[in-house]
Amino acid sequence: MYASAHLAQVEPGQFFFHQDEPGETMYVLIEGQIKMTLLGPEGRQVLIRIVAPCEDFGAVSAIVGTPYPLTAEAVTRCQALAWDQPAITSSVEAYPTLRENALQVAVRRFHQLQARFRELATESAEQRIARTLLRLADQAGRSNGEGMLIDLTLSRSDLAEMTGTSLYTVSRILSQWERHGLLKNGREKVLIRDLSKLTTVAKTPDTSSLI
Amino acid sequence: MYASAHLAQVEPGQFFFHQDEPGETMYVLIEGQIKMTLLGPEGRQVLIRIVAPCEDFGAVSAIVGTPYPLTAEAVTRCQALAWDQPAITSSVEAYPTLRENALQVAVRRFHQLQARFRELATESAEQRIARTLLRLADQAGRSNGEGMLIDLTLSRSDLAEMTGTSLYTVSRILSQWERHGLLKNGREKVLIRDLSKLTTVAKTPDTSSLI
DNA sequence: CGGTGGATTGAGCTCAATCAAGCAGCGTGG
DNA sequence: CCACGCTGCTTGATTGAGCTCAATCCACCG
Repeated sequence: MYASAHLAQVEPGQFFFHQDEPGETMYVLIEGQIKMTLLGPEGRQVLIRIVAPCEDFGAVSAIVGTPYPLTAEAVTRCQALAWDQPAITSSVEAYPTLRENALQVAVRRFHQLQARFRELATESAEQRIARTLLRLADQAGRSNGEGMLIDLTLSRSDLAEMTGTSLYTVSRILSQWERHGLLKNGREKVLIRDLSKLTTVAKTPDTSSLI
Repeated sequence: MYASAHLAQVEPGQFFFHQDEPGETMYVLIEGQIKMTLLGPEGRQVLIRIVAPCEDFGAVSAIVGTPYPLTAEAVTRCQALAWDQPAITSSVEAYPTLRENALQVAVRRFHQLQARFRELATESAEQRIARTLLRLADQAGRSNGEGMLIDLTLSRSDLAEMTGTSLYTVSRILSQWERHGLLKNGREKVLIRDLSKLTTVAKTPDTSSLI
């Protein structure tokens, strides 16, 4: 199976694929970072997912044979293993559990998206940002002496596009949290210092009470 | 296959299943109407989908064998065909295309949800309500002399829960549209009179220009 | 050292939530 | 058949969260 893969290399700002293109290839990221975004006609884009090394992307579309629903843009220089359609079908035939797996993954993503939908519809910007940080920490957190560093290139506007807010709102809220010692900000970096307090914020409708 | 189904009957306000329960049964609605909602801890609920007769629900969960992600509540008195786990597995083994079908359906729903997520994150309340009405018209529209009637029990607060707004906002916007002849409102009813204008509203960021 | 792109912060404004009242259609029971 | 009550709908007034614009600031890189 590995023999049938080839290596895809993509420069920052370039794309693995665009939304609505036929889903012909599935990837596993080896190195770099990818943003998976959704563009609306006219509308601002939305950031659905950040892909870190060792994660797959484009897999569900390629296996099911539907167009890619999202655009995959390289944030940094990227290397990824790529399997094309024939390799996929033969692999899936050889190992039916692969399809089963893809299904499980798809279902999990679906539920996550529903959860985010609910958050967006019912919760405050503060809560959504907190939740997003926690999710990212879970995905790409790296503990060190200072706390839990989110090991991604993560700008304020990335966070804005993930939470359905503006870059300014994100900045304000992060600064406020830094002042209260919940975390430490850097250029395209966030270091969480008090995970439990952040969790509380994520669940608390009224923010002002716990300052 | 039909032999292995049984009939499920549910009274208004009662439930077919609750979210997070194991997905043991799949249904096809014969008569009535169902709301599929997502409840957050603490948060207000969100209406993800309305099920009309002849549509399936709970199918993906039951086939894949994961917990239901949503709660299915009967709006009116409902009758549905129900298949339990053993019947499903044997049917799927006999007709593998069934699984294929379920997958296609799931993928389509996934894309729809992503689209709605983007709308919620980037568009105005007005646009979202317009889009939702169009989607519902597509799902359950019935043309008559007056226009296109959405053939569902559809309260203002249902629309609010679908669009991530408040019942008041929905009421105001629908009234405004009625004043301009786009549609006609009724108690838990909406009749669309000018589909093309509504489509324009759905796509137009600045509403005021086309009054 | 200047330039470039990200981040911060203030001021003003707007959209939509909330609160509060009252209205209207519909079903029920006297 | 009417009165009542229930539930859904409307509408006004007010408020506030978060958007937008604009002006810096800061870190990193050539």
